[in-house]
Amino acid sequence: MTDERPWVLHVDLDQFIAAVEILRRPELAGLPVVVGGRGDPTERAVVSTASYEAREFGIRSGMPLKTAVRKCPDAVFLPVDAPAYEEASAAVMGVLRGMPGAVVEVLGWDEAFVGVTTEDPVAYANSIRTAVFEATSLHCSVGVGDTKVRAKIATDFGKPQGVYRLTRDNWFEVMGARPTTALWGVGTRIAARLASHGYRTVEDLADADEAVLVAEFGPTMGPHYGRLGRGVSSATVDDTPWVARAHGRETTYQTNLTEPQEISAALRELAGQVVEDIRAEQRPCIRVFLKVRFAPFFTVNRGRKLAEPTYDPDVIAATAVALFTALEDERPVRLLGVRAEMVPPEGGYDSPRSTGRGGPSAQRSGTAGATDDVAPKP
DNA sequence: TCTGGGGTCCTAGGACCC
DNA sequence: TCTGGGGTCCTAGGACCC
Repeated sequence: MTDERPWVLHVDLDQFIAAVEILRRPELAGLPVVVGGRGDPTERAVVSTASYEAREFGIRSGMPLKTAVRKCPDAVFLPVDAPAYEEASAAVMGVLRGMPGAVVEVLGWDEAFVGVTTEDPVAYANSIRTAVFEATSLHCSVGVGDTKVRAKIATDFGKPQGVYRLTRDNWFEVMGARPTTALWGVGTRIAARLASHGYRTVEDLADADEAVLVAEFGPTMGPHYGRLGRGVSSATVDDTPWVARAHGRETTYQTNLTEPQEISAALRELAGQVVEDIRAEQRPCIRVFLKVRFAPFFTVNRGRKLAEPTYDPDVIAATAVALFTALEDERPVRLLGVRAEMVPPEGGYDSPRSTGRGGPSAQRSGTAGATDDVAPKP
């Protein structure tokens, strides 16, 4: 007589980027290490990952390197080396796929959902941590949940090098009093709109009037936020390989651009890089998006559908320039980006998949376990 | 303090067709 | 004279995540 049930595990590598750098430069172990941009803290760039030692100085992901160096002048600053992280990531994902009975859904370089049926999910989570460390020398934390949202959030409580279990039984006990921003998919903007209706905590949101949520956020997002408050989401881990919808390139300029000529030259450069990426996918561009960040800090996005699919960088660049011109904005430019939406693959996209995002389509993509059953609140 | 670079998805509203 | 709905395509804009 066993009690085998399906579980969602969320595996997240600890200080992944910094850890990969320290592995190949062991003399950095124990030092404050900051990885970001080109590794020059005098440039316009932000922190990708700070080691735990650097975090003790208050350095966080997303913080400008200039701020980080002020907080810890003695920190070691390293450039981002994407190929190295991709290689380490592939090794980790390979270990996960080799776990008995595991279904693996990759979310990013350093995280994945693992679906497994077991009677002891915490023991299974620990066996993942051991296997990953033995194969790669990288530490990870694992969240154990009965839904994806609960597993994802649980991981934070397990960090570093730990396992944490979050289910319908302890959801409100652990999460109920926390602000709505503690939820995966609720940022400061949504939290402010929720607060305008008096919904400030996870428990407030769980008990929210659905009609109010629908009026505020629409028929899809409104109920989605309500479910999020209860920790309810899909529990189906889907290993269908992710297929990109688009590829883009963007650059922040160390000095702002002002001349139309240098702006079109920059857009041409970005268009050329984008074409390399979409050629590799063998799917031509059907829509061009332009992203502009004007100084001091104001961002706009504009898109335009093309008359026909193309790989021609001149067409893409010309479209981007036309979108820029249509803005009729004379302010200096600090960032430009060009993004190419590609023709969908034969037969369309397999299942609407999202990376780096716990949106409602990720929730909808499976209903197993997506019931509204939650334990009574304490 | 001064805010990267890579993505995805949702909503609203206008245009157009039947 | 006044005025349908439903569907699709497109653009603008907003939000979130790693």
